[in-house]
Amino acid sequence: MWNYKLMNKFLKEFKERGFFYQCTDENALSGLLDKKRIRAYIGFDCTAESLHVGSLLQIMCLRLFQKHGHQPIVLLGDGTTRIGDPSGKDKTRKILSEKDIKKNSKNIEKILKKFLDTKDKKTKPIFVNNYSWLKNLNYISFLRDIGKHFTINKMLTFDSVKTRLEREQSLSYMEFNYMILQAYDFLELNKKKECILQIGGSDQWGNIINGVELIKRHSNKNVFGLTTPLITLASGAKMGKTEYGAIWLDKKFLSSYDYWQFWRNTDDRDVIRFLKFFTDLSNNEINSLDQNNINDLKILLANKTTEMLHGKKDAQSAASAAKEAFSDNSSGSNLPSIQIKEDVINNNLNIIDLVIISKLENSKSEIRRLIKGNAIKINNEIIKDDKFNIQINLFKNNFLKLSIGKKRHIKIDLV
RNA sequence: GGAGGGGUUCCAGAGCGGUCAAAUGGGGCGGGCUGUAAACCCGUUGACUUCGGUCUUCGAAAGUUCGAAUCUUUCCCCCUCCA
Repeated sequence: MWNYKLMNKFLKEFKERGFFYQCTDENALSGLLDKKRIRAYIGFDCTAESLHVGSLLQIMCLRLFQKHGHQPIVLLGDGTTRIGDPSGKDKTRKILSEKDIKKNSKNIEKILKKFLDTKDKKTKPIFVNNYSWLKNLNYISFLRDIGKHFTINKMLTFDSVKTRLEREQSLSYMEFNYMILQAYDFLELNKKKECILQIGGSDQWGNIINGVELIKRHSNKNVFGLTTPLITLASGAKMGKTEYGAIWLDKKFLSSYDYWQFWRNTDDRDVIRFLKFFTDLSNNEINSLDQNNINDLKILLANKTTEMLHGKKDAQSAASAAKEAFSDNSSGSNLPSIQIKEDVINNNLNIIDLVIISKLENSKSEIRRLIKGNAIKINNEIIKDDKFNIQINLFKNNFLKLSIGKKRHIKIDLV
């Protein structure tokens, strides 16, 4: 048993905020964290050009780790992305081209830099790319040096492998090797960067343990693994994906307004948990918040998360745009906007075309359906006729507000 | 290598010569209630439309038929059992 009061401050906060799921040896890790500055790493897949909210918990781990004076290592999995992690997947996924992977990892690095402090020399994040050591591996010497530490017997017991085999889904030899490569990453980081801790989602536990054991056998050193729970929403859905697609952490794919909206729409039951996960507010501050005004807390959550990623200015304008958009009679002057040329209007533009131009919808049939369902509004007036013609005089102060349903609004500027 | 079973719309899963743009459930979207929440109720869910219809879809291609998701042939892929 161990004494909570004596626990290392990082670990303590890690637990208080709900990040903790499993650790290979809490006591030893706690002691070590107290004694000196250590380095921990989290690996990120480069399967997409941007990370989405599903990775945010991991990022926040590194942020917290850094806040407590330690130095995070971000491992970009260029090399392993070429293989594909079979964990939690039924099927082999598409293998990306090298060019795409490179582009992805570059962009992912950029995103991570928004969350981590790059100024402090002692704790600034170290970015490494496992392709740099994986690309030159010599098969024979790798097998002799590393492969000998793995038994097939054991590998077959790991969930990622087991479930595939049980379901009789094929698992290629290539994918089967993923866990060895991830373990090897840890070994390399331990050798090159003195990294002694790997953090990851609970689905990574098996892979992490492999690394810990490999280092023990290979270098006779004790290193640690620490996992976070897989967060699901109160509704049971996985975090990160919504009706509109993934919640990307990149403006190119998701505007700061939509990002803000994502948080604003958090389920009541998730709000406090998310404040602890995804904001810098202290645990005490969060616990003393007035939960009767749950909507205010959602706004707080949206403000803080958006600010962290996109900056204060974006957060503020998203907040004021939202405020306007959802008050019944607002003009919508703060909404995200697109531009339209005056002569397009003069050319007999109807409501369906306008919606298409706005990119709020791209199917004319769908737009007709929406009109039938009283879902489309211009300047807060329901449009009932799908042949409704857009007149110049709808543009007050040179813009109009177009709405679909209660949540989708856009400002259309006349130029 | 042998014997069977199967590939259907976002997902699961019915259909097995016309009444099929395809049951049902889930998800999504919209409306109602509300708090931009949850739960619940209703509608909707291939595209285009002059709202009469038109066009494209049931693994791929070819064929039979007045007519095919449904039958035949070939091909591709997945699964089960035997070797």
